[in-house]
Amino acid sequence: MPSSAHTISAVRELPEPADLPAPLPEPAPAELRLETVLGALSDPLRLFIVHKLLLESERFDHPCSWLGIDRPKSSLTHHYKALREAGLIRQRQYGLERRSHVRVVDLNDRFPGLLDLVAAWEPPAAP
Amino acid sequence: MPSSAHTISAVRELPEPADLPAPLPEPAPAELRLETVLGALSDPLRLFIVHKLLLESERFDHPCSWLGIDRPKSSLTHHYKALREAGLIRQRQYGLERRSHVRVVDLNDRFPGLLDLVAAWEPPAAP
DNA sequence: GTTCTAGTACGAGTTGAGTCGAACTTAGCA
DNA sequence: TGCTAAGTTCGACTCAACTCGTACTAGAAC
Repeated sequence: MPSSAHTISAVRELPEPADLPAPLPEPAPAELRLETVLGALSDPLRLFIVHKLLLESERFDHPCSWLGIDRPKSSLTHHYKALREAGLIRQRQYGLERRSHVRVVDLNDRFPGLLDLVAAWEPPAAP
Repeated sequence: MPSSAHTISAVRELPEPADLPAPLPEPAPAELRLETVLGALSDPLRLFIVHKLLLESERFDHPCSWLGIDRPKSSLTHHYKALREAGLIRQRQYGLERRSHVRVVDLNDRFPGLLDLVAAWEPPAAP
């Protein structure tokens, strides 16, 4: 079952197995900047990615292709990199796959309420 | 006294005198889009404007020059217009002055918690 | 009237971001 | 060994946005 929007701000800890691959380079929690995070979320495609990861990830990492976005791979790489460098997602390498999840704990700690807004977001009606 | 960051999300109503000049064109509350609002706030100068208006406005409108930003007038016009068209501020014409205030009620209603993040924002250290 | 002033409008220069194709890298597998 | 698949890297293109100077408009005060 997808996480409810009302529970996301309550997430403060996520126990993780200890034998995961190391995360790709990312900003430390203290380095997160509100203007950078908001800028990363102002792109509709990236907002969609974070929204979907938040609501349907069930605490598992997902590869870039999991979202079913119909864009060239180089475009997706660009947006995932932007999200990771802004501090919104964490990425780990599993063999060929690079899996991502939202940095819920860090973001709730630094910007309480932000992820609730993303979770409550409604994508614009398709044309 | 400036509004506390902890009270901003509680603001749901602001009684206003009935004889104010009409607001300049702005999006209706139902038309506010999260991605647009976040994009407007992702510019450091605009984030600074909204932050300062929030914390020091004391429910009064303020002219563009009030913030003491050292930029050409045409640049300020550009950013105030961007904020108004994104739905973040309301502007009214008082003679020669165009005064602005944050649309606290509308934004709290549509994006609860967002203004608290802006109020809690700390400007980057001056170089 | 004239002058001053707050702010807009317009246009140009520059920069940065999004988009994408093509070539490349690497892990897994037959 | 070679093939396939996931994703990156690079470069080029386009377009939107930021910046700002100049000219302009409109209210206020004299």
